[in-house]
Amino acid sequence: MATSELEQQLELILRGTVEVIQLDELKAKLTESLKEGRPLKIKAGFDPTAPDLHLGHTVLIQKLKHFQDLGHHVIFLIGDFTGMIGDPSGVSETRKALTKEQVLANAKTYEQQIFKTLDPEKTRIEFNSSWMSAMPTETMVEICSHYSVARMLERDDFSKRYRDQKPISIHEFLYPLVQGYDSVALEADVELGGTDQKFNLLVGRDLQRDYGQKPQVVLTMPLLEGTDGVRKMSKSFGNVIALEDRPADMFGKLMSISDDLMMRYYELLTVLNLDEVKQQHPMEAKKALAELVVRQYHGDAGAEEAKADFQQRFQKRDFPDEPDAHIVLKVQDFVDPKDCSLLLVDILMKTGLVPSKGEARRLISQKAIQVNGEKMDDINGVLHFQAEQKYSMKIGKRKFAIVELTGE
RNA sequence: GGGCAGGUACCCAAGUGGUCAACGGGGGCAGACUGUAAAUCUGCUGCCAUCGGCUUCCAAGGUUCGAACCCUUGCCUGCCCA
Repeated sequence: MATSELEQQLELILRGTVEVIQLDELKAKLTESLKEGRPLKIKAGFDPTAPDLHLGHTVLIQKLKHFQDLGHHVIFLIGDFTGMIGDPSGVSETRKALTKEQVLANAKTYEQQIFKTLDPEKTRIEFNSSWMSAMPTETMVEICSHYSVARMLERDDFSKRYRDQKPISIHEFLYPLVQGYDSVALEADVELGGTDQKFNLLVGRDLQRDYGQKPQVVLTMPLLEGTDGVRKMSKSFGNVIALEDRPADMFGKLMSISDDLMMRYYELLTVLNLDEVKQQHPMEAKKALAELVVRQYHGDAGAEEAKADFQQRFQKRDFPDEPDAHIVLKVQDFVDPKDCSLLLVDILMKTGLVPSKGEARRLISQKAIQVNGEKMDDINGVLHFQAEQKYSMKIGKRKFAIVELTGE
């Protein structure tokens, strides 16, 4: 009986994982846990430098959820200490050192987001500053003595940057050490991380051993590819689906991924049987996925709305219920009150959906503009407004605006 | 502390006195195609504008009829030697 439960646990735990170090240790820990009725401590760390989570982050959160469902203890570790040091490498100004307030604010949004997946009652949130801030320098130096520069440079991205003559700041060496020490402080049984975290996760094992603990099992998860299907989802690549995206956007972005990528998302973001998914028509499957994901982060209503909106906008190429912009003009807005006409270019600018007039002209000449269903391709085109009439404009394939003129 | 090499549009990267709003690639946007897509093909991709004009090539000065390109100083980055 116990073995079959072990098998069941393993199956869920291993779904989508890239690597387990070591599988034997994991089995041993699970067996022991089952026998003694003692849940394992599952740790996953998050950097609160960026307040907005995206689907890429949720791969780990989903995995935490799996553990939670299996009755284990989940520790959501917020790396506020490392976040407050900031990354001074100067690669970009975006990585400024964060203040305590910012970190706390970010942590708040984190909580809000993760509890859409995890059970708040069963989730322990920790900040690593609670032990790192009070740590005497001596201890820090002591920790550093456990690692050598050569071993640090083994790390792929360090060696790569070193080779490419990209800056590496000293403090970046501290990141893995601090992260590893967190595992010591929490006495973690298992730590989850992306494949890019492998090195850091392994440091945790080494340090735990040095501090007389059983080393944690390391579970690496793939980095979810972004909407381009190639590179990992990351804000700097502009290929993210953010949890804070509006339902319609989220739905649309999910629909725009390739069929291959869809299977990947199914694997990593849901617990559905992949063979069954493959039986479906790809488009139906994709819609189901989009609906499922949007529902998780925006609720039933959001999902329904997003779905309806999508079908209207793209499948029927129809005007959505909620346009992206709705502007109301008054007679006074026109130079000549008797002749309420405006250059198409100017109208586009007024909608705020086009960044510049140059861009507006470009769109017009590329036949991307429709007014009341008619293509307008004259750069100097003029629109005459009639009072109390709505003009629906389609800008490109995904932007819609309504322009109207009030009487008087 | 010394020596050397660099900093070009969203990113990478050509250009090294006028013909440069600046080659090429990526990305983005649009059109065609489609199962929403993806892939593919085509076009566009500083700002304002009818010809044309305006502001750009780390920053500030300077040389010049004229500078992204030359000089000076500063800031930033990498490498080498200490």
